Amino acid sequence: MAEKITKREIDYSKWYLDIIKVAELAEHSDVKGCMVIKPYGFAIWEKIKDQLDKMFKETGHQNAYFPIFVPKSLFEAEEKNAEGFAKECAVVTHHRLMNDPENPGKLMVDPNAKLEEELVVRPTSEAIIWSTYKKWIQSYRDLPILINQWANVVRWEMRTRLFLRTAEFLWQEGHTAHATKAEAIAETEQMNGIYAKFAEEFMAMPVFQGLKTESERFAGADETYCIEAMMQDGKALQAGTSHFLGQNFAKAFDVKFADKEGKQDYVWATSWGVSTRLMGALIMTHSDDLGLVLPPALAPIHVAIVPIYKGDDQLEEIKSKLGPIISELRSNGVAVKFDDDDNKRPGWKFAEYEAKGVPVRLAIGPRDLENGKIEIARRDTQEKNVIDLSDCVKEVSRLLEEIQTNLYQKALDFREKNIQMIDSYEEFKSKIENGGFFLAHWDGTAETEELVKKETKATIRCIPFEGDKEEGVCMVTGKPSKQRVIFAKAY
RNA sequence: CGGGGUGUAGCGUAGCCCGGUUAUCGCGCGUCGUUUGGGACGACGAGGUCGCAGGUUCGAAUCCUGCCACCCCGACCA
Repeated sequence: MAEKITKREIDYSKWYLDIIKVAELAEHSDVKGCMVIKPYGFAIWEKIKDQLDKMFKETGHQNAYFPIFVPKSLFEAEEKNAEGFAKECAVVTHHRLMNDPENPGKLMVDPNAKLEEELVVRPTSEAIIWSTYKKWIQSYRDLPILINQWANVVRWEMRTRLFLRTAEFLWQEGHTAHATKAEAIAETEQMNGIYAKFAEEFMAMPVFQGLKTESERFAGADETYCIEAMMQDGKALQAGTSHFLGQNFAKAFDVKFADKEGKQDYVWATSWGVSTRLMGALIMTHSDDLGLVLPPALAPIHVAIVPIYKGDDQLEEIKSKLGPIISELRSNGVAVKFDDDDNKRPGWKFAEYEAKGVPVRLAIGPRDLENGKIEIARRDTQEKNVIDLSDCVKEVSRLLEEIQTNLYQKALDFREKNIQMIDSYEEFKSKIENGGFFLAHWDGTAETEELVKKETKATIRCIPFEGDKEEGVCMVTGKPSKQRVIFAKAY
């Protein structure tokens, strides 16, 4: 074993970092809290991005791009938003460096190049976008505006973890403008639904959809919708959010429109985003102690083919046998990697593709050639079979589908096993230590929420849409509650 | 921001307490050969401002001072 992976049960956090390392997804950069996303990791992100982008476009959105810098005066316009993000903003104050007269060969900030107005490196783009929308919107005929951007943002976090929370991260942020409240709410819900669909169908990751409580809400939003997923250690990960922003930004940036009657009104807004954090979710949902496990829908390589041969003659024979099969697979949309790198031996390749989570592996050597067979192995269950070469294409397609379904089912079963209804706060306090989701009644107050957080470190992940809406009494205060909410410790 | 840790070749490390030839070992890298069904082996070879800056000393990776960077734990976290 060239590279060891710490077992999950020994140190989950170390395991997570080891997976990222052995699968070559990312590494720490020389900048605190920032990461380098390596080609294989980025290939997965591109798959995520391409699929989401398609889904956004199918629902009428267009991509655009807004600047990374936000003048401070714009940034502070929406008070709550500004306040919420102020503590973690990188700020540009100068625009030039100069040679340091005291230290030859060194540079210093040119004191004469101080900016008149500081520029905030966007932690999110509502401000710059709404200041732009003001110019674009005069009439109801200009609405709705349905725009998304793929961008990087910076949040100067105290404590970072690869993919889950980095100082700079990649994401998409949708920013829409509507004539009516109902339409904006429908948009918010639609996009949260798209996130849920993407999580479940492509990431094979079950999620709960719901609303955030007021204290967990996005700064500047009237309502925050979210998808919440359970990781293998029983902790919750907020995987995506969709915000109904009301008229807060329209008021802050004075964006009004004339309706059909010629009456002026403020525009209704939404914003919604998912980030490279999804990579973390993907890793922690499916991977095992051997490495990454990827759902076929997002795997950059679906099938790795490892030829086993002595000498060029055998390799040529394998190539000519597999040529048509590879072409057929590819024309079926299967991403095939035929690995005839002579510098690596088969055993090395097996381990490598396992670590990288490639869903299906084919191996073929002289023994198989003689019998017209090929070995097929699936990553999720580690099963290996020898099948007829003629069944190969069919079997690969079948397996890819089965793996996708199986991964989802496995994750769903895990979640079911680790979620429970609970009515006693005492019981909750002891059980929450081991992770898992808890459906409990809550009196709806921020005070109770805060108390639970203080005493157990668990938070209300969301007020879920699904499930019974039976009334009850708060597990902490005994006051009335309209429905159960999800408590969990979160990333 | 508090606590802890680390910094020596691309990576991981030994040496540091107790200063002294040419800075240790493994992986990786290069050449050649043998290999190839679960992370091959041999031979030869290349690769170092010992984080940075001062200081002490005949002599510093090692001792002292200052600085920087990153990691881990905590607080914080839409």
